[in-house]
Amino acid sequence: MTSFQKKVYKIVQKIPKGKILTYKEVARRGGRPLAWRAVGNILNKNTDPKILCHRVVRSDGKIGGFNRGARNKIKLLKKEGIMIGSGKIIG
DNA sequence: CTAATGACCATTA
DNA sequence: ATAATGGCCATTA
Repeated sequence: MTSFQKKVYKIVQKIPKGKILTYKEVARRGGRPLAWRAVGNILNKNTDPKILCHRVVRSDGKIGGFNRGARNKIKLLKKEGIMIGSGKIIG
C-alpha cells in the first residue's frame, strides 16, 4: 500500500450510496488537488471487489473506466439510483 | 536517479 | 458534436 492509495481508498469508501465524486474531487479531498491523474492510476491498478471505486466518475459527466468495463460501472450506478444516459450522467 | 504509463482535465481547432 | 494538444501527479519498471 502506498500513501496516496490509502487516502484514495478511504475517500472512495466514504462516498455515500447514490452519490458520486469526480476524480478531481477525490484528489482534492486526498490533499492533492492536482493529482486526479494519479487517482485514476491507483484505482486502475487496484481494482478490488471490496472497494467501491464505481462511484468515481469524470468531471465532464462521463463515466470513465472500470475494471469490469464501463458498461458494468453504468449498471452499478443505475442500480444505486443515479440517472445515466448516452454513457453520461444526467442528474 | 530517469523514463514511461494512465479509470484525467481543460483548452483549442 | 469529435479530435488533438498540453499539463499535472503518483506509481511502476
